Amino acid sequence: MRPQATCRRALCFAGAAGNKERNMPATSMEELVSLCKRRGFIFQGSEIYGGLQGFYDYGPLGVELKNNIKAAWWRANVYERDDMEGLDSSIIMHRLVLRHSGHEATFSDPMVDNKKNNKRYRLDHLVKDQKADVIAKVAAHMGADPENFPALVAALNADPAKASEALRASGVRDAFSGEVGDWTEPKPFNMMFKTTIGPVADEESYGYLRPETAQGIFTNFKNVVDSTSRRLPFGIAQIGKAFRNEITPRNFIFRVRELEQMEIEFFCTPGTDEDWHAHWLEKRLSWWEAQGVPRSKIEILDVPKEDLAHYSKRTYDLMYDYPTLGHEEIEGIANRSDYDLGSHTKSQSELNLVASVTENNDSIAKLTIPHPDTNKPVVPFVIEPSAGVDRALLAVLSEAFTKETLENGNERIVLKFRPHLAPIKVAVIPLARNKPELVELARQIKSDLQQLGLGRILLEDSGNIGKAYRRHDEVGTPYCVTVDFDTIGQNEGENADLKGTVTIRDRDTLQQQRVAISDLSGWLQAKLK
RNA sequence: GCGGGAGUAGCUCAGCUGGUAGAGCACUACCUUGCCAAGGUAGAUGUCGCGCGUUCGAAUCGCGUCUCCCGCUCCA
Repeated sequence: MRPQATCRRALCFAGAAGNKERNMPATSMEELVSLCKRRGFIFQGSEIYGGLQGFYDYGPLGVELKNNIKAAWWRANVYERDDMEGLDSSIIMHRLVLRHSGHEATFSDPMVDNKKNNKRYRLDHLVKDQKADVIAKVAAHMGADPENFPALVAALNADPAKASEALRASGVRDAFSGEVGDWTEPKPFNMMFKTTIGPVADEESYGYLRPETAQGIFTNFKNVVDSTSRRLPFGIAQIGKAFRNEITPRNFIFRVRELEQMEIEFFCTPGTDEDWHAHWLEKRLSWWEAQGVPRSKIEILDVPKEDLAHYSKRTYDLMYDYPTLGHEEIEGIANRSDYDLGSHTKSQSELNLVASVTENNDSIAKLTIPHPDTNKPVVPFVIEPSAGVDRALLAVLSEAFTKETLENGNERIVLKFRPHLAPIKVAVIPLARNKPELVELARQIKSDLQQLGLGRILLEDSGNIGKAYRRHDEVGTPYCVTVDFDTIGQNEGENADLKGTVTIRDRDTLQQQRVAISDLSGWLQAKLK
């Protein structure tokens, strides 16, 4: 049995749980991983040198699927709205960006191990879960106020050796065993990738690979406002790579160290943030639906206060029910209040910030925009719908994966992608490979269809017709166009009127119909929109 | 990081107590007036994850390491 959902508190189930008729979903991750490798969707990173944990490469079909998902997102969130701008900011960022964003502090949580049972805990979580008298002892040992927990954590984090003594001297218990633990010295785990900039690696010449694309949006807030004359409310969208040094990358492309994000930072007037938060929740759910990830399989988690990230006022996590993983986060929609722009702006004290930010004497920009009512400068609130491309791809793949038993008893694997996401749109197949007339005409049709800009069109002239159909089922090609002897008018008599027509075979229904070559472009354009 | 399992052809796997690697499918070429993994003929394919050790000899035994899966832990 697989582990059940890790959900803590479900706000609601969006939509009725209409269980769609399905022969069989992917039951194991291995099955998906195997298909992905066999057909060229996803490969292990650095594979020929033994692989590298938490890194994956997208193959010929994977890159198409990924590009299609990103294009669908961009279309829905940038082109089809009037209040959005796009951005593509750099991956390596100034260390001060990640310092003032709060990541430098919160991305390096010290961890301690209990040598008795080899359990590992975050130091602050471990101390927080102790009884009051134990916390008091720890605080006394550290010379900190037991009532001020953040200060206590700061003291513990600052001095690992002393923290270690405090844990031992205070009888800190292991939450799992309930016994007093034999604690190691806290070890920092840096979750951000650091890199040196320039040829000389010295103390100060380093930067970070961004752990989220969002920071590039915040640091360009003023540039975008100044260059586009945007007023509130408006948003900035960005798709790009982000890097997190996860302790335990797991579950194929679900938790990886190099990931791609599709992020929106939507800037609005303080006080309107809750309405916009609801707006984006709705928008995002309907987008997922359009990608073939139904609402009935997404649980909306209203993240409990104590689990919120350091920047968040309130967050909805969209928990998709992965057939292979149970409910896991596919997108987070956070209300980041004025935390980010407030953290990165100069003159913080003049701006009536709501969020508690740390002092910033480094920024040279005031990140304000005129209030729509008063025209006075204001730091806007931010709603952030942030989705992982890799997780989206895994969800789309999971939903599309179908194993069917045909009427003749044979089994087939089909990826029932929505047509706009399918890596290959159309396969053009000559019925026999050794008839140059068929192959030539198929090649010509392929070339003509390619000009339509629908995406990838493939000339499929290997194997036999049955194998070609099955192969394209397995990669989710919605339509196969077959050129046969009727097409080239080599069947005398009864089928003479079929000259100039081809068959189109539907991936899901297996039905075929004849369409004139002259009508083919229009027919496919209508279906693949 | 801990515990358990696994890694052999593109895929799924067999390979006993050590004797130098196999099957099915897939693949490639040719043939087939052929429509749902069809039929015929021929063919290619492996550092047995990697390294070290034991041994006359290692896919097989031991140690280390990398990767994947499961369970903990972690996932700001």
